[in-house]
Amino acid sequence: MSIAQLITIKDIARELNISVSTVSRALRDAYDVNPDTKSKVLKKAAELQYRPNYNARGLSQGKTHNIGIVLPFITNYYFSTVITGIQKTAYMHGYNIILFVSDDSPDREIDILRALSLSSLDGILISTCCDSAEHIREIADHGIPVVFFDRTGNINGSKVMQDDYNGAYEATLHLIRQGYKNIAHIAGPKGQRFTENRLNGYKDAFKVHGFPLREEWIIHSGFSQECGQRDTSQLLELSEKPDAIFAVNDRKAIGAMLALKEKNIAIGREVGVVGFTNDPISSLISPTLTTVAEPAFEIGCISCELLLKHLHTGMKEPQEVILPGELIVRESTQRS
Amino acid sequence: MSIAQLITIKDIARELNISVSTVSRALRDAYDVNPDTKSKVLKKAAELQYRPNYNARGLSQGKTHNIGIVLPFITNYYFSTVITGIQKTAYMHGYNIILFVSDDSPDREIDILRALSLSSLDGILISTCCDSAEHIREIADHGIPVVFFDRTGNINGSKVMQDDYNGAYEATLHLIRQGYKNIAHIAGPKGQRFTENRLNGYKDAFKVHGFPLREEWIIHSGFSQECGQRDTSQLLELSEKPDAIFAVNDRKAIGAMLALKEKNIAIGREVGVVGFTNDPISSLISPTLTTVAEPAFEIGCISCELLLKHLHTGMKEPQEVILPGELIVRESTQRS
DNA sequence: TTGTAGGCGTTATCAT
DNA sequence: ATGATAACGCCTACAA
Repeated sequence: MSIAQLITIKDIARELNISVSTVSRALRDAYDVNPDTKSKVLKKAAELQYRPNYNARGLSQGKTHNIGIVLPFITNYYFSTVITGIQKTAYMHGYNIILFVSDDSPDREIDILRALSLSSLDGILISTCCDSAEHIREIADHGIPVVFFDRTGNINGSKVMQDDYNGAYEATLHLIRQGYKNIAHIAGPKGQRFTENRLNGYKDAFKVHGFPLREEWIIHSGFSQECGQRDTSQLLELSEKPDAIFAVNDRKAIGAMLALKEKNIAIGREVGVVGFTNDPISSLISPTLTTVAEPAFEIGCISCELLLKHLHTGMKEPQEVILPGELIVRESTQRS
Repeated sequence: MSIAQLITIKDIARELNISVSTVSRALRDAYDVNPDTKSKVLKKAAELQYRPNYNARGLSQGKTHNIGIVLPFITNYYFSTVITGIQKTAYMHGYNIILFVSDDSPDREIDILRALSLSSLDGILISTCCDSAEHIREIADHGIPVVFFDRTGNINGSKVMQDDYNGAYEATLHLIRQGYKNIAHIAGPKGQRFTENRLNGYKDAFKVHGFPLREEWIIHSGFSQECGQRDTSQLLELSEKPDAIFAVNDRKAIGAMLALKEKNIAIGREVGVVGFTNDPISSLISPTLTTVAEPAFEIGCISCELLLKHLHTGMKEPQEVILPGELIVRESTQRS
């Protein structure tokens, strides 16, 4: 393992016959360095291909310039787009992001956070899959700023999310306006706050328009396409069948569409379908899917910026940011 | 910023009235510690919620337990799945992954690698978007192990990839067997090795079956759906139109399908379409898309394992792993 | 089996 | 404007 030794400020100092502190200052362009010395140092650093050792820097100033991201998955449009936003913002500010995937398992999420080396992370961005937030509070108690995005826990802390309530309200309202009468909702698992918000948006649209709420038209299950398919089949067994389905996300909406296709029910004309997210697939599937677009990229950027604000200003008060979604009307809610 | 001070081994040592080195040894269960002492230390560590400072550990042993991942995007099925595999493997072995997104821009990729703090990364996994690999060699020269996955550069180094050549060969062969005669290929940009491999698989299937190769049936462009759509429209302008299209990836295949639908050409019956990747969308779109499944998750796991092998054994000789794909036949290549 | 001391690369404090 | 020196938290000889 003959390794080209990495260059340190000591090497630069030796070659230039100056002290390491001067080199250090020059490199961080502190105010009190001779411009000449500084340019000499910079030149030598470039020549030697010097790269700062963030480990050492972190050790001495207690900052690592690393941000941890904890989330359930990365293999879907929403999360991968959020991460892209986070990464871009972090990179621009000289921060690295360290990725942790919980696989939507609360146990795993807890494991991850417990094993976390707090000293190697300046802050954490998390979309939690846990009901309880004790493991997160533990971390926050150690003074590590935490910002929640998307799936925000039941804990006092900064949060960035889309406007699930209004999005769901708009989606339901759209179905009502299209003339659908029996509108069902296939929701996510109970306990998730964003699931509740979407459910409430749905319910309130009903109330405002004098529609009777039917508990049998509301089904809670997982987030997968298969769940959506199963839920829909179940709805179609009811004596009073729904003529429209609002799904908690696009995957379930697509599952619903598959179930409808199986029974040769015309999507749109007979049964309307609305999703949530605006996954690219929603404009590719046939019929195209009406959905509520989530500002995934912005959520990533803004969560990261908010975390950096905590980091840089020392701000302790939690802050909440809610970004509006946008209803995108497509074929799956066209009656004719 | 009143912060609950993080616990260090000093704290444990002080509380237990022993030395830090003993604590250090106990924590890393070295061979030469009294079991009693060890259990006492472990207990105290748990009680105090001690978390090791990887920065410090890294500084002193020259290892960081961080692995860098550099890739063009994360917002597609293939890459997000690869990352999931990497993350899982890395996590199992106590490594963190740090994500860098090049946005498919060579300049950005070079920037990223140049700015990289080599001392904060034990190794790098990269899917490069650059033709030249000098910026990568620079890093390898510093003794940082590099493993390429998917888009492997023109550089001597460990590589993990799917069998693009055979996958393309099988895909083309399938089209031939289905009776298509005029098979076009909408390829990726020139210069990318995996694009070349897929092109060669296509060409060789032609040769083996005595099909004449026509340059006008091979179009190079970007990887997006729009490119696929445009390429296909272009193909349909030819005097001798293709009756089948093999696309370099699913996105372009879907673009091709959209272009065909626009012209009311029956997909499958009139013009067959095959993609590459097996993005979940390929089984949801209508008609469903015949494609070559890439072992994305395995590629992630194996690249990471290979990198860890370099890290742990000091192995310097590059190693290449090629994983087979699998042809998945669906509706888009059914003639009847 | 345990403790002491020095060092990893950098920054910060205090002199000069 | 620059230099010496002591941290930062941990590891690892070496000594006891």
